[in-house]
Amino acid sequence: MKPEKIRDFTDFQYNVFEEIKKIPKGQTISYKQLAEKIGRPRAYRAVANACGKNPEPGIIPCHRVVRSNGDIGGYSLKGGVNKKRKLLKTENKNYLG
DNA sequence: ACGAAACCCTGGG
DNA sequence: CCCAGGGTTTCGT
Repeated sequence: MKPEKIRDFTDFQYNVFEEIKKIPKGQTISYKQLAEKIGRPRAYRAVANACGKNPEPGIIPCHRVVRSNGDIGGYSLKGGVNKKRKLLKTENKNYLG
């Protein structure tokens, strides 16, 4: 059956979003790094999904989350990776795009 | 460098 | 209850 939904997202996602929101401006981390932060180093997949769900767009800077290699990865929100690159460039000029 | 498999979570039928 | 997907990651060749 479906898991108990706290709000629009589960406990797992809640932790993910909290960590993402804690990401300092101009700073980017990988999905795996974030997964480790929430205590699920093997849940890098779910982390990416959580961002994809993004229950609160604009509040969750999922664009700050990139691949382990530092690559942009992707972007589910409007604008696509194009918007994501722009945001990363704006926040972190040192970002390699 | 490229290709394929793995692992964890969520949503729909 | 069962199946499939996803913005990744890692190993093997």
